[in-house]
Amino acid sequence: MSKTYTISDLAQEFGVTTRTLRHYEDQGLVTPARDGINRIYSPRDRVRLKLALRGKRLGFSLGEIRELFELHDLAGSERRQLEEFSVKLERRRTQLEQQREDVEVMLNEIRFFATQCQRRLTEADTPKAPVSDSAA
Amino acid sequence: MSKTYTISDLAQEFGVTTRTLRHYEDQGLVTPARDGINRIYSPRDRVRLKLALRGKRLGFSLGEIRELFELHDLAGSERRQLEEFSVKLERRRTQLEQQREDVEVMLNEIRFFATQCQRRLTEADTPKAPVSDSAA
DNA sequence: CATTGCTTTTACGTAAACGTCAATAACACT
DNA sequence: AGTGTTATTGACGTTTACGTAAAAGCAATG
Repeated sequence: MSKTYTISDLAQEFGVTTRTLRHYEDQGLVTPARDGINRIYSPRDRVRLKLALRGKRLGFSLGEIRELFELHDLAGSERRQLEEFSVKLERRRTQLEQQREDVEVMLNEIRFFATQCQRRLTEADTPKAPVSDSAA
Repeated sequence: MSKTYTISDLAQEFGVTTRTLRHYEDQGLVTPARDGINRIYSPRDRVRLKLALRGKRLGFSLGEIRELFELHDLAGSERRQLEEFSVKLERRRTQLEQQREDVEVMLNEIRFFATQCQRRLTEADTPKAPVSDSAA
């Protein structure tokens, strides 16, 4: 009843190849239904794909992403799992906060570089000003 | 005159293996001097390593990191290179801003999960409340 | 009805980033 | 002189995340 998608629909929408989608299925990230032999993706699959791609941008492995999904679907699990996962989450949070800082620093660096480049490109002369080393 | 480091000094400090450091040397990220056959790392190498690891955390490949270093050391290059690089920087900036948003979203997700986990662990009963699907 | 287009599975290939020996060499003791 | 630690250079292995090519099945379309 709700909308469905073909493999190339989603591939195109998210800028990945169909191979990638099949690979993600192999890895258990999406579980499209079948129309005979053809894959049919649900809105849920679409959401998962979106989440998976975000995970990837953040450096999660496909395995880790699958773990997250599994734990998201967990609903009736046991204490042990939750405890383990709680620890994993904490580690990830620390990493993400580090990453947030990294991003800020890098954005500043890039802004600096960009203006440097721009200056050099506009005032196409006064050629001898070396670039400083921004260490720390 | 300024401080130097052995390969395992830096490996330990940054939590990587010596193999990694040699690999980074192969990839042109660091260029330690030699005492006979042994590697001697300068503060400059140390800084580079630090920057390289930050780059890695942000998803840069070793090749891209090397490019950044080369362009950092550039000082007397030609217009073409600068223009090309300017474009690359723009792309990266866009990616990083995306990444910043990703991090924020994911941190919120994690905070949500964490409190969920905590609730379950403290009030070890009232077992039947499924987890909602936070899509978008 | 043959071609074009999209799909499927199977399977080998590959690039990146190291891991993991192995064999060897240089010191540091004791 | 022997033992241990840390270093070196190969060189092959491994994991992840797909790429790519082959062979084949439906479906619409000229």
